[in-house]
Amino acid sequence: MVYQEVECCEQFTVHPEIVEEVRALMPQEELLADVADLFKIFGDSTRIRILMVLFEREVCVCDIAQLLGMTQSAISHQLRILRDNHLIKSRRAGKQILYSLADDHVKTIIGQGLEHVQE
Amino acid sequence: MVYQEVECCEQFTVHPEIVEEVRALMPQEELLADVADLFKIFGDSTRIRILMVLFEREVCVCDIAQLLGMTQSAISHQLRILRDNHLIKSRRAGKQILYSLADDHVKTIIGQGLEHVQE
DNA sequence: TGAACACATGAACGATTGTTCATGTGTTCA
DNA sequence: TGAACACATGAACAATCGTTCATGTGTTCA
Repeated sequence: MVYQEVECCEQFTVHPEIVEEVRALMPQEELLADVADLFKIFGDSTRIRILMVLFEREVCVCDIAQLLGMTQSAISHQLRILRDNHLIKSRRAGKQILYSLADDHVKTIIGQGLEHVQE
Repeated sequence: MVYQEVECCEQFTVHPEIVEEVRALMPQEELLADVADLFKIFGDSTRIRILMVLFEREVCVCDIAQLLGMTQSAISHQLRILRDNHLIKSRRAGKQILYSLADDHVKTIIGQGLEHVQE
């Protein structure tokens, strides 16, 4: 494999064998970018709070806004992001649209985060 | 518990009993903010890539820069963030400083993220 | 001791992000 | 059918974030 032409430290002092060894074990760049993008979604307290609400039950946009003390517009924008990334799903019920978690993976990931924080 | 004075939808059309029910079940605001902050750290591809390197072995700053094709300064700044949040630790070895993962919790969280993305 | 090296850090700049404001879409019901 | 309601969305603005550049700190070794 070819070394990238980057000036960081002097080429002769870095550890080429270690670099090569780790490079062979690393996952694809694109996969790691996807993981980062996933975590980026969870990296906002508004979105986390929305997900925690949906963790408890299926609710309408209005109720989320009421629960979080935020405007309906702000909530809608965030719901769109969560929906585009397949973390939540929605269904219409009359004039209202009810949101819920897409699958249990979301619960697992947030659960891990909560566990790490609570020590 | 007192309702927050927020105009979102008309007060009489929202579901007060649902709001109250969910509110009682929700974790503390501060805890959720901490979780969001944790995920925010993982929400950057440079940091994820650094963590994946450290996932494989303990390495010096230079080698990380070489592996990621980035400047030493950029890596150092990110290492500081990871270190401040107790996700990695460091030890000096002569002129070099070797970094490694702080604990296995980090592996678990990234593992969950990878699993979710790879479907 | 001082030159060379590995790494850290502060300031600055461009890019991204979350909220607000105004307005648009789709549904209900009198 | 049209008014009222629930929700979505585009533009804009402030705030946050990641990288670069320049420079500072700490260690080694001749």
